[in-house]
Amino acid sequence: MSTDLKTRPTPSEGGTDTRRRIVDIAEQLLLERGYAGFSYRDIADAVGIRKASIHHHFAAKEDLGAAIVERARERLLDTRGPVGDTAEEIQRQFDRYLRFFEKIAAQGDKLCLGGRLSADLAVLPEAVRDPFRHFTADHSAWLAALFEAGQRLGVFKRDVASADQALMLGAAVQGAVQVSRSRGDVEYFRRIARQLRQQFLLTP
Amino acid sequence: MSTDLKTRPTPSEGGTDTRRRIVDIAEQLLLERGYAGFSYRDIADAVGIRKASIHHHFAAKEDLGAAIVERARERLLDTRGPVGDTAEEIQRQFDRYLRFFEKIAAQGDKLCLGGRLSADLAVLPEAVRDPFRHFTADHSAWLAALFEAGQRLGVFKRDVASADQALMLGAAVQGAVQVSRSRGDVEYFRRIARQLRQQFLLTP
DNA sequence: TGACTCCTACCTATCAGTAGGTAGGTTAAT
DNA sequence: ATTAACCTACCTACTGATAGGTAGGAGTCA
Repeated sequence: MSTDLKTRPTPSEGGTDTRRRIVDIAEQLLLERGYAGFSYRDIADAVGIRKASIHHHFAAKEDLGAAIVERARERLLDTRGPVGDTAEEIQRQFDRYLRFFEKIAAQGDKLCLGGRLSADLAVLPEAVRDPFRHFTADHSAWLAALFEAGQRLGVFKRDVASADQALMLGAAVQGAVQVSRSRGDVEYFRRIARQLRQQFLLTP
Repeated sequence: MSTDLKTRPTPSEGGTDTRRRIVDIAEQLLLERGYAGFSYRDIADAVGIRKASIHHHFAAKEDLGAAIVERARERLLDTRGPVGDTAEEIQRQFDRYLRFFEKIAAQGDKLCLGGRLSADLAVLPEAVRDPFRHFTADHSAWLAALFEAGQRLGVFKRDVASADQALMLGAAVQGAVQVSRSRGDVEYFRRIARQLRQQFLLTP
């Protein structure tokens, strides 16, 4: 069969196993230490190949950086999915959103991609900055749509424009993950999340 | 006189001029690019001395990093000052706090020290992490005191514990600076700040 | 079937550049 | 004479990147 056990990974269509592992590990390192804080050597050691072999998959570091961001963007798109059209769905998506960041905060060593790269912005090559802009655009478009629908369906309060609520949630959650990590306790994230629910939800 | 023009800077008591300039520039670079994103060479070029001369003032990079944080902490202490004991003073301090971060956001290229170092935490030597913990402790203690007094004096709402309000404000403001910088427009910060006033102030 | 070519996925060895850091000398004010 | 404040010259370690080679699978054709 084509799926032998010890053979070299089949070239086949799209993404070798090694390639995927490189991106996996590089993503972890990026979220933990930042773009300037990890090297091809770190990745090579973790994956178990030589430094030069990474260049076979990603000619330059910025190509690897771009691949991480693009993959995260795809994941964002089909994890978040289209905004629901009932109050229950909106409420569930809002909860899921908060729980997603709570999970990151609970791990204790990483930041979310948005917070990470917005902090690293000044040291990011254009080739990474570019897909990151798309990531950010998708993310905030989704949030804006969620709050627009949520206000219309009576899930969220209407004292503030939905676009402003969306902006605030994104920023607060990003800051909360960082605060939580630097204090070494998820509880800080939870206390902020609780306030955000109370602030936005009509029935918290 | 002691302030000749072209002579070597007088050793005098505490902090040479060059030493201060090194810390000044290093601080700017730190806030812009992060701890792993600037080098002794960058500083030397900007100050107009040789790389090795920086080592005369700061033996290791972590000493320089620690000096930046400690100085920022002192500045925090006497910029913020003790929390007032009238409603007017509290209100004024709250406004000043928000305007302080708005100024950073308006510059467009830097983050606040708290946000910066909490993002860099994983690449920070212990010698820098340590004064940063003190900085963070001072900062959040001041905020907690502000909200405690502010609730008592009828400046802030009482629907949420004052400690939680303080935590939320710190995180939100930190996230807002980052979001604002990565979108390249202070207006994003202002929209968040407006919401924070509305959220916490009894009479916004 | 075997020979030939081409491919992917690695390897070793090395590059120039830069990081932080050190040794030791010079200058000049106290 | 001492000492602070620089300098030149250098070091080691590591960065991302390149050159050139090898092993082995896949496709083609006599």
